[in-house]
Amino acid sequence: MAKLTRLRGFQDQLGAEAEMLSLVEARAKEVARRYGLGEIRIPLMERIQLYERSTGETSDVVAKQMYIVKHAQESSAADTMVLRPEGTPGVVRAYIEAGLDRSDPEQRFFYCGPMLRYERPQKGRFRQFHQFGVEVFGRADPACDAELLVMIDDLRRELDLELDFEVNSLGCGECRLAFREALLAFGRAHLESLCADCHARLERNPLRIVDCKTDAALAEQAPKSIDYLCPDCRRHFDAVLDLLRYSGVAVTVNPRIVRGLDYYVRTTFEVSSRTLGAQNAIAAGGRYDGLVESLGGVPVPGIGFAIGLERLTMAMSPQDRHARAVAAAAGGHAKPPTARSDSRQAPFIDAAVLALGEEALPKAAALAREIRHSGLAVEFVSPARGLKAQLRRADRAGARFAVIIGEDELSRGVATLRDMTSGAQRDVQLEQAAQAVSAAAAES
RNA sequence: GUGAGUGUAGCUCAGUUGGCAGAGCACCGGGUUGUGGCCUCGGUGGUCGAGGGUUCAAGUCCCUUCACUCACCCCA
Repeated sequence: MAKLTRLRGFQDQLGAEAEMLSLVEARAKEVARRYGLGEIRIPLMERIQLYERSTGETSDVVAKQMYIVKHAQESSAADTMVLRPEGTPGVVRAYIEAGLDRSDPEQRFFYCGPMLRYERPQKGRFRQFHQFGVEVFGRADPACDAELLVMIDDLRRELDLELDFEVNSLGCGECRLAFREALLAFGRAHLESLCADCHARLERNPLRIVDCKTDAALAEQAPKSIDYLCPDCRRHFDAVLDLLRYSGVAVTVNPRIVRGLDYYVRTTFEVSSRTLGAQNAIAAGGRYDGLVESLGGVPVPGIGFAIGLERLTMAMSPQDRHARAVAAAAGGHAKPPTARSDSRQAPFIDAAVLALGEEALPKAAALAREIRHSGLAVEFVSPARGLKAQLRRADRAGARFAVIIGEDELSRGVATLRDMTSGAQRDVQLEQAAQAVSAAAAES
C-alpha cells in the first residue's frame, strides 16, 4: 500500500509545535480581552460571491487562490462554496446578518482559526495557516486606528519580539481616484522601463506598481498615495501618527504599504519581523469604511487586522521556543524528572500507575482513576510488559511518581510509591494511595 | 504559474574511479526472575523518492517523473 501523506502546503503540528501555537493564541486572546473585544466564530465556508464583492475579483486571493468546495452528490452553480481565504468578509457578513449594523453598530470582535489559500508553499507560507484577527465596527476616529497598532505592540511585548511597524494611508474614495489617475499617467509615461509584471498591474491593479521590487528605483519615483490625500484624510492620518508617537510605538511611514485587498481605505499597516525570510509580514490590516455598505449593510465604518500565528511563533528564537515549549509541556512541573525527558514533545504527567499481574490490574486501574479525580495527570501504563519496560515508559512519559501494584503489594494491601526523580520509594496503604500521591505531588 | 537546490533506516547524515547498503541518535532485548535514566553487550529496521535507459554489474552515469525546500509572484 502506498503511504498516504499530508497535502502539499498543509502541516501537522505535534507536541511542542502545537503547544507553541496554543500558547500564542492564548496570549493573543488575553490581550484582546483587555481591549474589550468579544469572540466571534464564523464558518469555514462561505459563498464565493462574498469574497468577490469584498476582497475583490482582481485580487490574487480571489482570482487564483481560493479552494472551491464541492459536495459529493449535490452541487449548485448559484451557490459555489469556497473555503475562507481570510476572515474579514465573513465577520462583516455575520455582523450584517445579525442586524448589528442597524441595532447596535459599535462592535469589537476577535476571531481565531484556519484560513486556506492555494499558493506555492515556501518558508512562512502555507496553504492552511492560522490567523488571529480583530475587527472593530462603528469607529471612524483615528484613535481607533492607533489603538489597534498599540494592541499589536502589547502582544509583541508579551512575547518579547522585535517587530517593525509600518503604516500608510490610501485615502478615501475621492483621493484614491486622483491617486489612481496619477499612477496610470506615471505608468504610461514609463511604459518601456516597466517590468512585465507591472504592465499587467497597470491593467488590473495600478496600486501595486508602487510595490514593485523588480525595479525598486522606478517604484520609488512612482506617485505616493499620501501626496494625494484630501484634507480630511490628511488630518486623519496625521492624528493616527500623533497618537502612535504619544503611545511610544515606533512606526515608519511606508508609502508602499498598499495591501492586496480591494476594500482598504485610509489607514493601512503591516507588522513584520526581520528574521523570517521573504514572507516576513506577521500582521497586517487597515481601515475598510465602505465594506459594510457594499455587502448590503447600512454605512458603518470598520477597521481590522490579522496576525499569522505560524509566522508569529517562527519569529521567536529557537532557544526561546524550546524553553517555552518545555514549560508549556511541563504544565505545573518545575522541572522534568530526567534530563532526557527535557526534549519531550508531549505534556509531562504527575503519576504513572503500573500493574503487575492479572490480579493487580483492576485495582491499579481504579487507583489511576481515583488519582485523576484529585486533579492530577495520570497514565495507566500498559500492563502487557514487565516492570522494567513499564518503568521505562513512566520515565518516558515524564512522570514524577510511579505507583506500582503487583502480587507482593496486593498480598500486603499496599501500593509502592516511587519518586521518579530521587528513586526513593515507600509503601502506602492501598485505600489511602490516592491521597498519598496527591500529597506527595503537592509538596514537590 | 516561473526558477534554483535537495531526495539513502523513524531522525540527522556518510557512501571513494560504477563492485556485497553504512554510522550516530531513536526503538526492542540481555547484563538485573519486581525497578526507569547512566553504562555495557546484542537485535529489529531500507522498494537508496518513483519509472525507464546504459552496463557483466547502478545509491553512484543518462532521461523522465514525483515530492520537499528556498526564492519570484502574492501575502499572514
